[in-house]
Amino acid sequence: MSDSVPDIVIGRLPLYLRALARLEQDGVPITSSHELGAQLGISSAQIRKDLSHFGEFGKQGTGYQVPYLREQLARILCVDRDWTVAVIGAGHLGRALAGYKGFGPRGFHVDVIFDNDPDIIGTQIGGLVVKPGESMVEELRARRIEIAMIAVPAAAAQSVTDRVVAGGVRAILNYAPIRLVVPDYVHVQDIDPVIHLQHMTYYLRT
Amino acid sequence: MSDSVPDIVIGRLPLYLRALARLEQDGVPITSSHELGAQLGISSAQIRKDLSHFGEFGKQGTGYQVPYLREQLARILCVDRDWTVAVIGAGHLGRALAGYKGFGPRGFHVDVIFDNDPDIIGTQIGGLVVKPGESMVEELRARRIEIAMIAVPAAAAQSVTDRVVAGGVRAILNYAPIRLVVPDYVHVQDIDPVIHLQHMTYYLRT
DNA sequence: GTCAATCTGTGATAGAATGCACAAACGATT
DNA sequence: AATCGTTTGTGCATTCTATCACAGATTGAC
Repeated sequence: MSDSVPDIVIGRLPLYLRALARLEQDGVPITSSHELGAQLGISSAQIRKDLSHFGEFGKQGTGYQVPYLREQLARILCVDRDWTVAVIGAGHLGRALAGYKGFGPRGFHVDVIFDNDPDIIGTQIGGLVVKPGESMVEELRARRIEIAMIAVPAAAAQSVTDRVVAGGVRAILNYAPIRLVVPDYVHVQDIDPVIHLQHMTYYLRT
Repeated sequence: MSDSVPDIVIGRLPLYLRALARLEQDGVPITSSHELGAQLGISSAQIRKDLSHFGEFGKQGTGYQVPYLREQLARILCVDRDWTVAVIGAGHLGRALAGYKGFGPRGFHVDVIFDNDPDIIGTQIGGLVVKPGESMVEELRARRIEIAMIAVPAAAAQSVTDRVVAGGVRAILNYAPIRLVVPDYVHVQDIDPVIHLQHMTYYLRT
């Protein structure tokens, strides 16, 4: 076990965690790799093999205790604690992110939001006062921000990224439609809905 | 060429298209698989092989004509035309999607938005009047909507999906944190920022 | 015209991910 | 205690993916 687990496996763990949280909420005490797989559209063998990278969590003949496996996955993914998040950019997207109710319950707390527009700086968004971009590095450090969500235009994204990294952030959720250049120790995940749309339109031919 | 191209290859084409659009805007007339790869963090060989599934678009010794390759990729992905989109759910997320300026220029036009809340129905969002959920199937058909973006709570997502499919939609961008069950001919792409965040937190273990 | 430098497209190869299938283990039932 | 149905964890085979490396084509310099 635990000998540099493939990134593609890590990417599936949050899906397992989400399904388990759902089962737990529904009061299901025990599940199986088959049930999980059916719910996620993933083969049961794959789920068992993925989990085996980290240990043995089930019982033969029975399956998995839902709360126990959820706890273990949360521990593995390091989401058995809270994380501090900054939103960069207070346009439509930034405001939606700052106001999104789905982050808090899953342990991600938006503590601060930045923008460069003088008309927006100082206004309130979801209980947060918009801070000026110039104060970003100090603010990020002072508040011990660990994750940044970048919601600025493509043209500004790289320079904003450089400052976010200077502020000590090591994980970036990037909504800008460009590839960000970051040091090796910084992780980036990209979200661009248009990319997903174009992926689907390929199959809509005819 | 064209003998059932792997889906993973299709998924990269929008990235190539995005990079080419950027180069074209910057007035770069010619590029190479090396330059594209450097910009995207993908090996040049991979780009050449991906493109080779669809034909020969470059010239040896020279590279690729940016406008020509962009056109060809747009044609392959079927984004050399416009698409009609519906947003389902007029909460924070639905409103952000309906107001997002990044869809139109890339050929995706939000024509209608639905919600079930009587207080929201009839209000205006980004120039659109919110329609009631009951009228969904007829409205989707009447407007020939091709793509739906689902931005409703998890509990409502599956029943909404069933109606969207009944309305003739064959592609769904799903923001709800559950796996949607759809007929084979319907395509689904999921977006859940929390999944991406949890993917990164794994690596933030110190 | 010749040569060096460059770049594409692709066959071959190495590598990674997935699915299969079974031994071992467990609980329920008789 | 014996049996049956179920489920895990895993070695193995298969399939899928990515990379290597080179022939052939093109350009530009001299």
